[in-house]
Amino acid sequence: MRPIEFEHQQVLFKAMNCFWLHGYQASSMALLLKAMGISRSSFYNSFGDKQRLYGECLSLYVDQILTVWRLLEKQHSGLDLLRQFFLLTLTQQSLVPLHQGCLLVSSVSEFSGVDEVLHQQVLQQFSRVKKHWQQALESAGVKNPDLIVEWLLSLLMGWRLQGQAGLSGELLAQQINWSFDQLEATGTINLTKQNSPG
Amino acid sequence: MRPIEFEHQQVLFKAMNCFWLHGYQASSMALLLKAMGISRSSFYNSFGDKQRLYGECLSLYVDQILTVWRLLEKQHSGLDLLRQFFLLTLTQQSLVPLHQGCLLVSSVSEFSGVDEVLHQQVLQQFSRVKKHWQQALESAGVKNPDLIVEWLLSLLMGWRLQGQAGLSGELLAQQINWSFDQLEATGTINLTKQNSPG
DNA sequence: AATGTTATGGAATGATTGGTACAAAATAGG
DNA sequence: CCTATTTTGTACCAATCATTCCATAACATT
Repeated sequence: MRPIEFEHQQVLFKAMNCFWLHGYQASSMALLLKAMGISRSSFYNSFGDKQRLYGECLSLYVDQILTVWRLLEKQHSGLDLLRQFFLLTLTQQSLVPLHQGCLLVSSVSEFSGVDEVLHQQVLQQFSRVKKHWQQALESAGVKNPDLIVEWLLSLLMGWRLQGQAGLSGELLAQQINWSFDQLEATGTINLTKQNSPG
Repeated sequence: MRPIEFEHQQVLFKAMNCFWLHGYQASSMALLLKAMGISRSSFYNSFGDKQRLYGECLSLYVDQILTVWRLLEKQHSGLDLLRQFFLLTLTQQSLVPLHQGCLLVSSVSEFSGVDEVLHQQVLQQFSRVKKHWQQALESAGVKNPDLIVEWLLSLLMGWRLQGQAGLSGELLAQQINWSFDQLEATGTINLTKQNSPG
């Protein structure tokens, strides 16, 4: 009855950071095990294999994103909630260096056409995030939330790539604020509906 | 004096498509050589090694992009030129399937923090494209072209990832047109300057 | 046609890949 | 303290990685 010497979530977190830094393929098992601080057999005993580990990391990654979201939700709402979320995600150095990019974004280009299983899991994790955005957009009275939620996702992906490519947080903040200023200026309806046909 | 049995550019093109489809690491030499249709020694004789080959592919990739750009330049200008370029790049099935993504975008996330040499080459190729965008924005009288050119690059990157993730060309076209409508509505100045200080 | 030069094909290189097998180590229950 | 059970460390596996080497094939020049 020998007990396990490590905590699953804690080791998973270290694995996530390793994948986040180097990508999936570039994270060899040797590198991963060193980062996780456990031995080979402990790993295969507790996590199955590399692919399953990555799936768990994707889920943990979005868990953390949604934790931040829920925190912001207590102080902001509507478009302001989204704006603050984007600013916090893409400009605060306190969290993660921008050049580290985004685990989900990197996964899109790494698995598309290569690993269909992980690709589908990535899409699934994206929709977890989009669901919350959609609610915020609807509560803000945005005209066409279906369009805008995808538009915002496009922007976020692009911004994270820009950050990874070296663009500064200040310039990203400019883009973010400019985008939301535009959105607030033209993207919302005054809630008094006008055309009720029939 | 035995002559080379293949044409450099032609084989390079096939290599580029292989990288484009599978990424850098997932394109093994065996896969590449099969795609290129040449033998191992011919390859190392003519292209140096895998890394140098990729650099050449990046350059060829942007060459093709700029060829399309120059074609569009004959019929469009200013913001319309940019809009048509984005629409052509991201919606026309006649060129390349959307799920193939973008060689440059994939390179950002694949080489950042892994291969600094190729990462720098990617940034260099991006700036080749941005230079032309900047000119178009300036000729359109856009208020802050430095901001907008990075904003457009963010959007393009995001859209290519969205296309790779499965979003349809129609929905991408919606986003593109919506973005440029916004840009034309609020992002340009009427060319009569007002405040000339001193 | 002989020769000199270069490209080619394929075997072999050592390193590294993800994953497995098995014995030793450690501890909970008796 | 002994034993049953589970984790852990390590040696090992075949497969694959990018690259090198060398004999052979194919031409240009003479």
